[in-house]
Amino acid sequence: MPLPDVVVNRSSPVPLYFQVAEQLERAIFEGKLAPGDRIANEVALAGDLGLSRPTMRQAIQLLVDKGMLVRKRGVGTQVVHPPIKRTVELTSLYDDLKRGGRQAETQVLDQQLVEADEVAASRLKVAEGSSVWKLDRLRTVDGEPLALMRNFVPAAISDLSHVDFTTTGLYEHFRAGGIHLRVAHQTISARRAETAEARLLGGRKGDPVLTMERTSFDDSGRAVEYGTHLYRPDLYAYETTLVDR
Amino acid sequence: MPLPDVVVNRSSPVPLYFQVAEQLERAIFEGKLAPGDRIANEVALAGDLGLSRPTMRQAIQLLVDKGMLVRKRGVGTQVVHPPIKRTVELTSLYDDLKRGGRQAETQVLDQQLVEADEVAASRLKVAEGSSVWKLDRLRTVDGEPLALMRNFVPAAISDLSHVDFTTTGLYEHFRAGGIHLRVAHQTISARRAETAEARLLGGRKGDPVLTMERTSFDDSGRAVEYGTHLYRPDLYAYETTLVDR
DNA sequence: GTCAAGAGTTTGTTAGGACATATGGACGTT
DNA sequence: AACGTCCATATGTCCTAACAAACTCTTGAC
Repeated sequence: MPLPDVVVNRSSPVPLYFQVAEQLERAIFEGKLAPGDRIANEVALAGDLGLSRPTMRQAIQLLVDKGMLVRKRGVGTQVVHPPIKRTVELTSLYDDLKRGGRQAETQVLDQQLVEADEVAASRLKVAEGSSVWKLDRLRTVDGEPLALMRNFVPAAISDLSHVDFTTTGLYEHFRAGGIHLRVAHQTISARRAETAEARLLGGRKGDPVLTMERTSFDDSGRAVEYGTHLYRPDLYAYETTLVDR
Repeated sequence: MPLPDVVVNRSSPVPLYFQVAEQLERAIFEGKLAPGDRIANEVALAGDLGLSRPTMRQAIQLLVDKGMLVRKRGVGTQVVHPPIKRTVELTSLYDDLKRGGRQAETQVLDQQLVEADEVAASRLKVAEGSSVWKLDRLRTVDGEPLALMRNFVPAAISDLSHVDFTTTGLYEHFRAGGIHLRVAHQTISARRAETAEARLLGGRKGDPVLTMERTSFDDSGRAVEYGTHLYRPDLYAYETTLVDR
Protein backbone atom coordinates (compact mmCIF):
# COMPACT_ATOMS: atom_id res chain seq x y z
CA MET A 1 0.00 0.00 0.00
CA PRO A 2 1.94 3.03 -1.22
CA LEU A 3 1.81 5.79 1.29
CA PRO A 4 3.72 8.81 0.11
CA ASP A 5 5.85 10.83 2.47
CA VAL A 6 3.64 13.86 2.91
CA VAL A 7 4.23 16.43 5.60
CA VAL A 8 2.06 19.33 6.62
CA ASN A 9 3.04 22.66 8.08
CA ARG A 10 0.41 23.94 10.46
CA SER A 11 1.91 27.39 10.79
CA SER A 12 1.73 27.98 7.06
CA PRO A 13 -1.10 30.11 5.73
CA VAL A 14 -1.57 27.58 2.96
CA PRO A 15 -4.61 25.43 3.77
CA LEU A 16 -3.76 21.96 5.01
CA TYR A 17 -5.87 20.20 2.39
CA PHE A 18 -4.04 22.17 -0.28
CA GLN A 19 -0.63 21.29 1.08
CA VAL A 20 -1.53 17.62 1.00
CA ALA A 21 -3.04 17.82 -2.49
CA GLU A 22 0.05 19.58 -3.83
CA GLN A 23 2.39 16.95 -2.48
CA LEU A 24 0.26 14.10 -3.74
CA GLU A 25 0.09 15.74 -7.15
CA ARG A 26 3.84 16.12 -7.24
CA ALA A 27 4.27 12.48 -6.23
CA ILE A 28 2.09 11.46 -9.15
CA PHE A 29 3.90 13.68 -11.63
CA GLU A 30 7.24 12.41 -10.42
CA GLY A 31 6.09 8.85 -10.88
CA LYS A 32 6.34 7.92 -7.19
CA LEU A 33 2.68 7.02 -7.53
CA ALA A 34 2.09 5.21 -10.79
CA PRO A 35 -1.25 4.93 -12.60
CA GLY A 36 -3.17 2.01 -11.14
CA ASP A 37 -1.55 2.35 -7.71
CA ARG A 38 -3.94 2.41 -4.83
CA ILE A 39 -3.29 4.90 -2.05
CA ALA A 40 -4.02 4.18 1.59
CA ASN A 41 -7.56 4.69 2.78
CA GLU A 42 -8.72 8.09 3.92
CA VAL A 43 -8.96 7.25 7.59
CA ALA A 44 -5.43 5.86 7.74
CA LEU A 45 -3.96 8.73 5.73
CA ALA A 46 -5.69 11.29 7.91
CA GLY A 47 -4.43 9.55 11.03
CA ASP A 48 -0.84 9.35 9.81
CA LEU A 49 -0.78 13.04 8.92
CA GLY A 50 -2.56 14.14 12.09
CA LEU A 51 -5.48 15.50 10.09
CA SER A 52 -9.19 14.93 10.32
CA ARG A 53 -10.87 12.81 7.72
CA PRO A 54 -12.82 15.69 6.13
CA THR A 55 -9.59 17.57 5.52
CA MET A 56 -7.98 14.52 3.99
CA ARG A 57 -11.07 13.99 1.84
CA GLN A 58 -10.92 17.57 0.66
CA ALA A 59 -7.32 17.08 -0.45
CA ILE A 60 -8.19 13.92 -2.35
CA GLN A 61 -11.29 15.51 -3.85
CA LEU A 62 -9.16 18.25 -5.37
CA LEU A 63 -7.15 15.68 -7.28
CA VAL A 64 -10.24 13.69 -8.19
CA ASP A 65 -11.66 16.86 -9.73
CA LYS A 66 -8.45 17.30 -11.68
CA GLY A 67 -8.80 13.82 -13.07
CA MET A 68 -5.71 12.44 -11.40
CA LEU A 69 -7.38 10.12 -8.93
CA VAL A 70 -10.53 8.00 -8.98
CA ARG A 71 -12.44 6.80 -5.96
CA LYS A 72 -14.58 3.70 -5.63
CA ARG A 73 -16.64 3.01 -2.59
CA GLY A 74 -15.65 -0.17 -0.83
CA VAL A 75 -12.47 -0.38 -2.86
CA GLY A 76 -10.22 2.61 -2.46
CA THR A 77 -8.61 5.45 -4.32
CA GLN A 78 -6.43 4.85 -7.36
CA VAL A 79 -4.16 6.90 -9.55
CA VAL A 80 -5.39 7.51 -13.11
CA HIS A 81 -3.40 10.33 -14.49
CA PRO A 82 -1.11 9.60 -17.35
CA PRO A 83 1.48 12.28 -16.59
CA ILE A 84 1.07 14.19 -19.81
CA LYS A 85 -0.17 17.68 -19.19
CA ARG A 86 -1.78 19.70 -16.46
CA THR A 87 -5.46 20.43 -16.40
CA VAL A 88 -6.73 23.27 -18.51
CA GLU A 89 -7.25 26.21 -16.29
CA LEU A 90 -8.98 29.51 -16.74
CA THR A 91 -5.96 31.25 -18.15
CA SER A 92 -5.24 32.94 -21.41
CA LEU A 93 -3.13 31.59 -24.19
CA TYR A 94 -0.45 34.10 -23.26
CA ASP A 95 -0.11 32.66 -19.77
CA ASP A 96 0.00 29.14 -21.21
CA LEU A 97 2.79 29.96 -23.57
CA LYS A 98 4.77 31.95 -21.06
CA ARG A 99 4.73 29.04 -18.66
CA GLY A 100 5.85 26.78 -21.46
CA GLY A 101 8.96 28.90 -21.81
CA ARG A 102 8.29 29.73 -25.45
CA GLN A 103 9.04 32.99 -27.14
CA ALA A 104 5.57 34.50 -27.35
CA GLU A 105 5.13 37.88 -28.96
CA THR A 106 2.09 40.03 -29.48
CA GLN A 107 1.33 42.58 -32.12
CA VAL A 108 -1.52 44.99 -31.42
CA LEU A 109 -3.48 45.53 -34.63
CA ASP A 110 -6.24 47.65 -33.23
CA GLN A 111 -7.13 49.04 -29.80
CA GLN A 112 -10.00 51.50 -29.61
CA LEU A 113 -13.33 52.34 -28.08
CA VAL A 114 -16.28 51.35 -30.27
CA GLU A 115 -20.03 50.91 -30.01
CA ALA A 116 -21.02 47.36 -29.19
CA ASP A 117 -22.61 45.51 -32.08
CA GLU A 118 -25.50 43.13 -31.55
CA VAL A 119 -23.44 40.01 -30.93
CA ALA A 120 -20.90 41.57 -28.58
CA ALA A 121 -23.65 43.37 -26.69
CA SER A 122 -25.68 40.21 -26.14
CA ARG A 123 -22.63 38.20 -25.02
CA LEU A 124 -21.43 40.90 -22.65
CA LYS A 125 -24.98 41.64 -21.49
CA VAL A 126 -24.67 45.34 -22.19
CA ALA A 127 -26.90 47.59 -24.28
CA GLU A 128 -26.32 47.56 -28.04
CA GLY A 129 -24.36 50.64 -28.98
CA SER A 130 -22.80 51.08 -25.56
CA SER A 131 -19.09 51.75 -25.22
CA VAL A 132 -16.79 48.76 -25.42
CA TRP A 133 -13.09 48.39 -26.03
CA LYS A 134 -12.13 46.50 -29.15
CA LEU A 135 -8.77 44.80 -29.14
CA ASP A 136 -7.27 43.03 -32.15
CA ARG A 137 -4.04 41.19 -31.61
CA LEU A 138 -1.80 38.83 -33.49
CA ARG A 139 0.10 36.32 -31.41
CA THR A 140 3.30 34.82 -32.72
CA VAL A 141 5.40 32.10 -31.16
CA ASP A 142 9.03 31.71 -32.07
CA GLY A 143 8.36 34.09 -34.94
CA GLU A 144 5.51 32.08 -36.39
CA PRO A 145 1.95 33.53 -36.44
CA LEU A 146 -0.22 31.39 -34.18
CA ALA A 147 -3.42 33.18 -33.30
CA LEU A 148 -5.52 36.11 -34.38
CA MET A 149 -7.52 37.42 -31.48
CA ARG A 150 -10.38 39.88 -31.28
CA ASN A 151 -11.67 40.87 -27.84
CA PHE A 152 -14.36 43.16 -26.52
CA VAL A 153 -14.33 44.60 -23.00
CA PRO A 154 -17.09 46.86 -21.67
CA ALA A 155 -15.75 50.35 -20.98
CA ALA A 156 -17.47 50.15 -17.60
CA ILE A 157 -15.33 47.17 -16.64
CA SER A 158 -11.88 48.46 -17.40
CA ASP A 159 -10.07 51.27 -19.19
CA LEU A 160 -7.71 49.86 -21.78
CA SER A 161 -6.56 53.17 -23.24
CA HIS A 162 -3.09 53.21 -21.74
CA VAL A 163 -2.38 49.52 -21.61
CA ASP A 164 0.45 48.13 -23.71
CA PHE A 165 -0.72 44.73 -24.82
CA THR A 166 2.56 43.88 -26.47
CA THR A 167 3.94 43.20 -23.02
CA THR A 168 0.79 42.49 -21.01
CA GLY A 169 -1.78 39.75 -21.50
CA LEU A 170 -5.45 40.66 -21.27
CA TYR A 171 -6.04 38.37 -18.32
CA GLU A 172 -2.91 39.68 -16.66
CA HIS A 173 -4.30 43.20 -16.99
CA PHE A 174 -7.57 42.12 -15.37
CA ARG A 175 -5.82 40.50 -12.44
CA ALA A 176 -3.71 43.61 -11.90
CA GLY A 177 -6.90 45.67 -11.83
CA GLY A 178 -8.46 43.52 -9.15
CA ILE A 179 -10.81 41.72 -11.52
CA HIS A 180 -10.93 38.03 -10.73
CA LEU A 181 -12.06 35.79 -13.57
CA ARG A 182 -14.00 32.81 -12.40
CA VAL A 183 -16.11 31.31 -15.17
CA ALA A 184 -15.83 31.20 -18.93
CA HIS A 185 -18.06 29.78 -21.64
CA GLN A 186 -16.32 28.58 -24.74
CA THR A 187 -17.41 27.37 -28.13
CA ILE A 188 -14.84 25.74 -30.36
CA SER A 189 -15.24 24.93 -34.01
CA ALA A 190 -13.49 25.39 -37.34
CA ARG A 191 -13.93 27.12 -40.67
CA ARG A 192 -12.03 28.43 -43.68
CA ALA A 193 -9.81 31.47 -43.25
CA GLU A 194 -10.79 34.57 -45.13
CA THR A 195 -8.25 36.47 -47.17
CA ALA A 196 -7.27 39.06 -44.57
CA GLU A 197 -7.16 36.48 -41.79
CA ALA A 198 -5.03 34.11 -43.82
CA ARG A 199 -2.58 36.86 -44.68
CA LEU A 200 -2.06 37.72 -41.03
CA LEU A 201 -1.73 34.09 -40.01
CA GLY A 202 0.80 33.43 -42.72
CA GLY A 203 -1.37 31.11 -44.77
CA ARG A 204 -3.68 31.21 -47.75
CA LYS A 205 -7.32 32.03 -48.13
CA GLY A 206 -9.38 28.90 -47.47
CA ASP A 207 -6.91 27.34 -45.06
CA PRO A 208 -8.68 25.64 -42.13
CA VAL A 209 -8.61 27.60 -38.88
CA LEU A 210 -9.64 26.57 -35.40
CA THR A 211 -12.18 29.05 -34.00
CA MET A 212 -12.83 29.80 -30.37
CA GLU A 213 -15.50 32.07 -29.01
CA ARG A 214 -15.29 32.88 -25.33
CA THR A 215 -17.14 34.94 -22.76
CA SER A 216 -15.57 35.34 -19.32
CA PHE A 217 -17.27 36.27 -16.06
CA ASP A 218 -15.71 37.61 -12.88
CA ASP A 219 -16.44 36.75 -9.25
CA SER A 220 -19.44 39.05 -9.23
CA GLY A 221 -21.02 37.29 -12.16
CA ARG A 222 -20.36 40.21 -14.51
CA ALA A 223 -19.46 39.50 -18.11
CA VAL A 224 -15.96 40.93 -18.41
CA GLU A 225 -14.72 39.95 -21.82
CA TYR A 226 -15.98 38.48 -25.07
CA GLY A 227 -13.60 37.25 -27.69
CA THR A 228 -13.42 35.48 -31.01
CA HIS A 229 -10.08 33.89 -31.70
CA LEU A 230 -8.60 32.11 -34.69
CA TYR A 231 -5.81 29.59 -34.31
CA ARG A 232 -3.58 27.90 -36.81
CA PRO A 233 -4.48 24.25 -36.33
CA ASP A 234 -1.07 23.05 -37.39
CA LEU A 235 0.46 24.88 -34.43
CA TYR A 236 -2.24 24.77 -31.80
CA ALA A 237 -4.61 22.22 -30.29
CA TYR A 238 -7.00 22.64 -27.43
CA GLU A 239 -6.53 20.10 -24.65
CA THR A 240 -8.95 19.30 -21.86
CA THR A 241 -9.59 16.76 -19.19
CA LEU A 242 -13.19 15.88 -18.50
CA VAL A 243 -14.17 14.41 -15.16
CA ASP A 244 -17.43 12.73 -14.41
CA ARG A 245 -18.76 13.39 -10.93
CA MET B 1 -32.66 38.51 -0.43
CA PRO B 2 -34.03 35.92 -2.83
CA LEU B 3 -34.52 32.64 -1.06
CA PRO B 4 -35.93 30.02 -3.39
CA ASP B 5 -38.62 27.62 -2.25
CA VAL B 6 -36.53 24.51 -1.83
CA VAL B 7 -37.80 21.45 -0.04
CA VAL B 8 -35.90 18.31 0.91
CA ASN B 9 -37.16 14.78 1.24
CA ARG B 10 -35.31 12.92 3.93
CA SER B 11 -36.74 9.54 3.01
CA SER B 12 -35.45 9.81 -0.53
CA PRO B 13 -32.29 7.90 -1.40
CA VAL B 14 -31.09 10.96 -3.28
CA PRO B 15 -28.50 12.77 -1.15
CA LEU B 16 -29.76 15.92 0.50
CA TYR B 17 -27.05 18.13 -0.96
CA PHE B 18 -27.97 16.85 -4.40
CA GLN B 19 -31.67 17.53 -3.92
CA VAL B 20 -30.90 21.10 -2.94
CA ALA B 21 -28.45 21.60 -5.81
CA GLU B 22 -30.97 20.27 -8.32
CA GLN B 23 -33.68 22.63 -7.16
CA LEU B 24 -31.37 25.62 -7.12
CA GLU B 25 -30.19 24.73 -10.60
CA ARG B 26 -33.75 24.53 -11.85
CA ALA B 27 -34.56 27.86 -10.23
CA ILE B 28 -31.68 29.43 -12.11
CA PHE B 29 -32.65 27.84 -15.43
CA GLU B 30 -36.24 28.93 -14.98
CA GLY B 31 -35.11 32.46 -14.30
CA LYS B 32 -36.40 32.56 -10.74
CA LEU B 33 -32.84 33.39 -9.83
CA ALA B 34 -31.42 35.85 -12.32
CA PRO B 35 -27.71 36.42 -13.00
CA GLY B 36 -26.38 38.87 -10.47
CA ASP B 37 -28.87 37.88 -7.78
CA ARG B 38 -27.39 37.11 -4.43
CA ILE B 39 -28.73 34.09 -2.56
CA ALA B 40 -29.09 33.98 1.21
CA ASN B 41 -26.01 33.08 3.22
CA GLU B 42 -25.13 29.47 3.89
CA VAL B 43 -25.96 29.49 7.56
CA ALA B 44 -29.44 30.95 7.02
CA LEU B 45 -30.19 28.65 4.11
CA ALA B 46 -29.08 25.61 6.09
CA GLY B 47 -31.22 26.68 9.02
CA ASP B 48 -34.30 27.27 6.90
CA LEU B 49 -34.02 23.87 5.25
CA GLY B 50 -33.20 22.07 8.47
CA LEU B 51 -29.80 21.04 7.16
CA SER B 52 -26.32 21.38 8.55
CA ARG B 53 -24.01 23.97 7.05
CA PRO B 54 -21.61 21.41 5.51
CA THR B 55 -24.50 19.86 3.59
CA MET B 56 -25.66 23.24 2.36
CA ARG B 57 -22.11 24.12 1.38
CA GLN B 58 -21.81 20.89 -0.56
CA ALA B 59 -24.95 21.75 -2.52
CA ILE B 60 -23.67 25.21 -3.37
CA GLN B 61 -20.22 23.88 -4.21
CA LEU B 62 -21.74 21.61 -6.83
CA LEU B 63 -23.22 24.59 -8.64
CA VAL B 64 -20.05 26.63 -8.20
CA ASP B 65 -18.15 23.81 -9.92
CA LYS B 66 -20.69 23.87 -12.72
CA GLY B 67 -20.06 27.58 -13.19
CA MET B 68 -23.56 28.67 -12.22
CA LEU B 69 -22.70 30.36 -8.94
CA VAL B 70 -19.73 32.35 -7.69
CA ARG B 71 -18.77 32.83 -4.07
CA LYS B 72 -16.90 35.72 -2.54
CA ARG B 73 -15.80 35.66 1.06
CA GLY B 74 -17.34 38.39 3.14
CA VAL B 75 -19.84 39.14 0.39
CA GLY B 76 -22.01 36.19 -0.46
CA THR B 77 -22.96 33.89 -3.29
CA GLN B 78 -24.21 35.19 -6.61
CA VAL B 79 -25.71 33.72 -9.74
CA VAL B 80 -23.53 33.85 -12.86
CA HIS B 81 -24.93 31.46 -15.32
CA PRO B 82 -26.45 32.84 -18.46
CA PRO B 83 -29.04 30.11 -19.02
CA ILE B 84 -27.66 28.87 -22.32
CA LYS B 85 -26.56 25.30 -22.10
CA ARG B 86 -25.72 22.73 -19.52
CA THR B 87 -22.17 21.88 -18.61
CA VAL B 88 -20.27 19.52 -20.81
CA GLU B 89 -20.32 16.16 -19.19
CA LEU B 90 -18.46 12.99 -19.85
CA THR B 91 -20.94 11.66 -22.35
CA SER B 92 -20.71 10.70 -25.95
CA LEU B 93 -22.04 12.66 -28.87
CA TYR B 94 -24.82 10.10 -29.21
CA ASP B 95 -26.11 10.82 -25.71
CA ASP B 96 -25.91 14.54 -26.38
CA LEU B 97 -27.96 14.34 -29.52
CA LYS B 98 -30.49 11.93 -28.09
CA ARG B 99 -31.17 14.31 -25.23
CA GLY B 100 -31.53 17.12 -27.71
CA GLY B 101 -34.39 15.21 -29.31
CA ARG B 102 -32.75 15.12 -32.71
CA GLN B 103 -32.94 12.28 -35.16
CA ALA B 104 -29.51 10.75 -34.74
CA GLU B 105 -28.54 7.75 -36.84
CA THR B 106 -25.42 5.69 -36.97
CA GLN B 107 -23.89 3.72 -39.77
CA VAL B 108 -21.28 1.13 -38.86
CA LEU B 109 -18.51 1.22 -41.44
CA ASP B 110 -16.17 -1.23 -39.83
CA GLN B 111 -16.18 -3.32 -36.68
CA GLN B 112 -13.40 -5.85 -36.23
CA LEU B 113 -10.58 -7.08 -34.09
CA VAL B 114 -7.19 -5.75 -35.15
CA GLU B 115 -3.67 -5.47 -33.81
CA ALA B 116 -3.01 -2.19 -32.02
CA ASP B 117 -0.76 0.17 -33.92
CA GLU B 118 1.82 2.29 -32.15
CA VAL B 119 -0.43 5.28 -31.47
CA ALA B 120 -3.45 3.33 -30.26
CA ALA B 121 -1.27 1.09 -28.11
CA SER B 122 0.44 4.01 -26.41
CA ARG B 123 -2.83 5.83 -25.75
CA LEU B 124 -4.55 2.73 -24.42
CA LYS B 125 -1.45 1.66 -22.52
CA VAL B 126 -1.46 -1.80 -24.03
CA ALA B 127 1.32 -3.62 -25.86
CA GLU B 128 1.79 -2.79 -29.53
CA GLY B 129 0.22 -5.54 -31.61
CA SER B 130 -2.18 -6.66 -28.90
CA SER B 131 -5.83 -7.28 -29.71
CA VAL B 132 -8.08 -4.23 -29.89
CA TRP B 133 -11.49 -3.64 -31.38
CA LYS B 134 -11.60 -1.11 -34.17
CA LEU B 135 -14.90 0.62 -34.72
CA ASP B 136 -15.59 3.03 -37.58
CA ARG B 137 -18.91 4.81 -37.55
CA LEU B 138 -20.63 7.59 -39.44
CA ARG B 139 -23.09 9.65 -37.48
CA THR B 140 -25.87 11.49 -39.26
CA VAL B 141 -28.38 13.88 -37.80
CA ASP B 142 -31.65 14.55 -39.55
CA GLY B 143 -30.19 12.81 -42.57
CA GLU B 144 -27.07 15.00 -42.73
CA PRO B 145 -23.59 13.50 -42.11
CA LEU B 146 -22.17 15.04 -38.95
CA ALA B 147 -19.26 13.01 -37.66
CA LEU B 148 -16.87 10.31 -38.73
CA MET B 149 -15.69 8.37 -35.72
CA ARG B 150 -12.92 5.84 -35.28
CA ASN B 151 -12.57 4.14 -31.90
CA PHE B 152 -10.26 1.54 -30.42
CA VAL B 153 -11.20 -0.61 -27.42
CA PRO B 154 -8.84 -3.18 -25.90
CA ALA B 155 -10.22 -6.68 -26.34
CA ALA B 156 -9.48 -7.26 -22.66
CA ILE B 157 -11.88 -4.49 -21.70
CA SER B 158 -14.97 -5.46 -23.61
CA ASP B 159 -16.14 -7.79 -26.37
CA LEU B 160 -17.77 -5.79 -29.14
CA SER B 161 -18.37 -8.70 -31.50
CA HIS B 162 -22.12 -8.97 -31.02
CA VAL B 163 -22.95 -5.36 -30.32
CA ASP B 164 -25.15 -3.49 -32.77
CA PHE B 165 -23.83 0.05 -32.80
CA THR B 166 -26.57 1.33 -35.05
CA THR B 167 -28.85 1.31 -32.03
CA THR B 168 -26.38 1.50 -29.16
CA GLY B 169 -23.84 4.19 -28.37
CA LEU B 170 -20.34 3.14 -27.35
CA TYR B 171 -20.63 4.75 -23.95
CA GLU B 172 -24.04 3.22 -23.50
CA HIS B 173 -22.52 -0.19 -24.17
CA PHE B 174 -19.82 0.43 -21.55
CA ARG B 175 -22.33 1.46 -18.93
CA ALA B 176 -24.45 -1.63 -19.64
CA GLY B 177 -21.35 -3.76 -19.16
CA GLY B 178 -20.61 -2.28 -15.77
CA ILE B 179 -17.75 -0.10 -16.99
CA HIS B 180 -17.95 3.33 -15.46
CA LEU B 181 -16.18 6.09 -17.34
CA ARG B 182 -14.70 8.70 -15.08
CA VAL B 183 -11.97 10.69 -16.80
CA ALA B 184 -11.24 11.59 -20.40
CA HIS B 185 -8.38 13.48 -22.04
CA GLN B 186 -9.27 15.35 -25.18
CA THR B 187 -7.33 17.21 -27.83
CA ILE B 188 -9.27 19.33 -30.27
CA SER B 189 -7.95 20.88 -33.43
CA ALA B 190 -8.72 21.16 -37.14
CA ARG B 191 -7.35 20.15 -40.51
CA ARG B 192 -8.35 19.56 -44.11
CA ALA B 193 -10.51 16.56 -44.92
CA GLU B 194 -8.98 13.88 -47.08
CA THR B 195 -10.81 12.53 -50.09
CA ALA B 196 -12.39 9.50 -48.43
CA GLU B 197 -13.31 11.45 -45.32
CA ALA B 198 -14.87 14.24 -47.30
CA ARG B 199 -16.95 11.82 -49.34
CA LEU B 200 -18.39 10.21 -46.22
CA LEU B 201 -19.08 13.56 -44.60
CA GLY B 202 -20.83 14.86 -47.69
CA GLY B 203 -18.24 17.48 -48.57
CA ARG B 204 -15.22 17.93 -50.74
CA LYS B 205 -11.56 17.11 -50.31
CA GLY B 206 -9.86 19.96 -48.49
CA ASP B 207 -12.93 21.08 -46.54
CA PRO B 208 -12.05 22.06 -42.98
CA VAL B 209 -12.95 19.48 -40.34
CA LEU B 210 -12.90 19.72 -36.57
CA THR B 211 -10.77 16.94 -35.11
CA MET B 212 -11.08 15.42 -31.67
CA GLU B 213 -8.81 12.85 -30.13
CA ARG B 214 -9.98 11.30 -26.91
CA THR B 215 -8.83 8.70 -24.41
CA SER B 216 -11.25 7.63 -21.70
CA PHE B 217 -10.47 6.01 -18.37
CA ASP B 218 -12.77 4.07 -16.08
CA ASP B 219 -13.08 4.11 -12.31
CA SER B 220 -10.14 1.74 -11.94
CA GLY B 221 -7.89 4.04 -13.91
CA ARG B 222 -7.81 1.71 -16.90
CA ALA B 223 -7.72 3.20 -20.39
CA VAL B 224 -10.95 1.97 -21.90
CA GLU B 225 -11.27 3.69 -25.22
CA TYR B 226 -9.22 5.75 -27.65
CA GLY B 227 -10.87 7.57 -30.50
CA THR B 228 -10.17 10.00 -33.29
CA HIS B 229 -13.25 11.78 -34.51
CA LEU B 230 -13.92 14.19 -37.35
CA TYR B 231 -16.79 16.67 -37.20
CA ARG B 232 -18.33 18.90 -39.79
CA PRO B 233 -17.68 22.35 -38.35
CA ASP B 234 -20.74 23.84 -40.01
CA LEU B 235 -22.95 21.47 -38.01
CA TYR B 236 -21.06 20.94 -34.79
CA ALA B 237 -19.26 23.06 -32.24
CA TYR B 238 -17.70 21.98 -28.98
CA GLU B 239 -18.98 23.91 -25.97
CA THR B 240 -17.39 24.03 -22.54
CA THR B 241 -17.58 25.93 -19.33
CA LEU B 242 -14.31 26.55 -17.52
CA VAL B 243 -14.33 27.26 -13.81
CA ASP B 244 -11.43 28.68 -11.84
CA ARG B 245 -11.10 27.29 -8.34
C1' DG C 1 -17.95 -27.63 -7.04
C1' DT C 2 -21.07 -23.85 -7.30
C1' DC C 3 -23.60 -20.33 -5.49
C1' DA C 4 -25.42 -17.53 -1.86
C1' DA C 5 -25.08 -15.35 2.64
C1' DG C 6 -22.35 -12.71 5.70
C1' DA C 7 -18.36 -10.14 7.49
C1' DG C 8 -14.90 -6.70 6.71
C1' DT C 9 -13.17 -2.69 4.22
C1' DT C 10 -13.55 1.80 2.26
C1' DT C 11 -15.75 5.68 0.49
C1' DG C 12 -20.28 8.51 0.73
C1' DT C 13 -23.36 11.38 3.44
C1' DT C 14 -24.74 14.14 7.31
C1' DA C 15 -24.39 16.65 11.70
C1' DG C 16 -22.75 20.36 14.83
C1' DG C 17 -19.33 23.35 16.37
C1' DA C 18 -15.27 26.61 16.32
C1' DC C 19 -12.17 29.93 14.68
C1' DA C 20 -9.92 32.46 10.53
C1' DT C 21 -10.07 35.84 6.96
C1' DA C 22 -11.67 38.77 3.21
C1' DT C 23 -15.10 42.36 2.14
C1' DG C 24 -17.69 46.48 2.47
C1' DG C 25 -19.80 49.97 4.84
C1' DA C 26 -20.12 53.07 8.91
C1' DC C 27 -17.82 56.13 11.52
C1' DG C 28 -14.52 59.20 13.01
C1' DT C 29 -10.25 61.87 12.17
C1' DT C 30 -7.32 64.77 9.53
C1' DA D 1 -13.55 66.02 1.22
C1' DA D 2 -10.30 62.33 1.74
C1' DC D 3 -8.43 58.90 4.36
C1' DG D 4 -7.97 55.26 7.74
C1' DT D 5 -10.03 52.33 11.52
C1' DC D 6 -13.36 49.37 13.27
C1' DC D 7 -17.16 46.22 12.95
C1' DA D 8 -20.71 43.35 11.00
C1' DT D 9 -21.20 39.84 7.55
C1' DA D 10 -20.33 35.80 4.90
C1' DT D 11 -17.45 32.43 3.19
C1' DG D 12 -13.08 29.51 4.12
C1' DT D 13 -10.87 26.09 6.92
C1' DC D 14 -10.75 22.50 10.31
C1' DC D 15 -12.32 19.30 13.89
C1' DT D 16 -15.00 15.20 16.02
C1' DA D 17 -18.50 11.89 15.36
C1' DA D 18 -21.68 8.61 13.36
C1' DC D 19 -24.12 5.86 10.21
C1' DA D 20 -25.06 4.31 5.18
C1' DA D 21 -23.91 2.01 1.06
C1' DA D 22 -21.01 -0.36 -2.25
C1' DC D 23 -17.59 -3.56 -3.06
C1' DT D 24 -14.48 -7.71 -1.95
C1' DC D 25 -13.51 -11.81 0.06
C1' DT D 26 -14.47 -15.55 2.93
C1' DT D 27 -17.42 -18.85 4.73
C1' DG D 28 -21.05 -22.08 4.59
C1' DA D 29 -24.84 -24.67 2.51
C1' DC D 30 -26.56 -27.54 -1.11
